[in-house]
Amino acid sequence: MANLKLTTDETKAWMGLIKAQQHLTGKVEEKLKKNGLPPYSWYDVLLELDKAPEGSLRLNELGKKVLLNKYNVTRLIDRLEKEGLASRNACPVDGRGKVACITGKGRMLRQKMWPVYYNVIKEHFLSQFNAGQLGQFIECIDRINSQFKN
Amino acid sequence: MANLKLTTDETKAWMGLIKAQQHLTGKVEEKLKKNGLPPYSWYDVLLELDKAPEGSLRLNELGKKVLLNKYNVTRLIDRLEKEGLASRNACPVDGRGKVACITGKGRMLRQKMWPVYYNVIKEHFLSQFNAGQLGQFIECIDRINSQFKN
DNA sequence: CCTTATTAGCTGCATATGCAACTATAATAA
DNA sequence: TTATTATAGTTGCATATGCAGCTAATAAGG
Repeated sequence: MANLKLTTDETKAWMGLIKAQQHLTGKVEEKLKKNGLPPYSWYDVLLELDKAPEGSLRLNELGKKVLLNKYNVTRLIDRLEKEGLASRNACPVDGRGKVACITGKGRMLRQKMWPVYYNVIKEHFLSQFNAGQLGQFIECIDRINSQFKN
Repeated sequence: MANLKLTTDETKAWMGLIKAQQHLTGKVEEKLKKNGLPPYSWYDVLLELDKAPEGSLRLNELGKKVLLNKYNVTRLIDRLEKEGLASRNACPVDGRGKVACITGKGRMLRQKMWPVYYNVIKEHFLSQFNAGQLGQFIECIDRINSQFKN
């Protein structure tokens, strides 16, 4: 139990990060909605499935990748399944497990969402950096994320 | 409609930011919960009220500060009011308006939440930077946030 | 082998959030 | 002034999320 105070810079850095993220994800959700598309969380899992071999992943692995706890993975896959964007199948090697698999329709939806998402990234994030500055930013962010690796 | 591709670095920067934020806010919520304390959103508005002159703010101003839309401000203040952490009063200068005011109990709760929050910031964020690196990070973050000022 | 502990996933209930519609007041325009 | 439009805040209903408890299957320990 020490000082319990942050310097001005420390506060600026932390609050800046929080606010930047709120603004940026807000923009993403706003633009997706405006285009009649589902929320970012759907994109996130569709992308992970799309990238995965066979377009399929165990639910627990999926949860780790998109940082969702198990009951939220269950329910998100419920919704995707209901919309025909993914299917859920028994896992061949583990009797407890389930495997989510992206459908053709799911891959198409992801492709339709991408340009909208891309534009936000470009316009509200990348536009603020030149190549060197981007490198600097990556260094900083990697520093934070290194502690969470695995 | 242009290229629609991100370079490796661009992807690393963007995804890194998203993941960093998810990890960090996840930690904050986790630690608050573990200590039997309310979620971060409560802290956020209690802090804004605490900082404000008279400990009070119009609901719409509060909403802008904490980046919540109006119905969520209404309901968050509902909850704070129910717990005796804030009160809601008519606005003297605008018949439509309401003013939220933090109570003594509210100020005390914020003080109790702060060490928990502080520790996450210190341990999972500041610990990754020295002074120079922190300065660099602020530069980057300010670049992003400058577009959202006001 | 049998017992116990752990893990994967699902579900009921409570709470939180988003959306659209609504009331009341204020600001603007005619 | 009156009519129109915009803003502040609330609410009903639908959806999403968190929590705790549950089943079924695997893993670990005796």
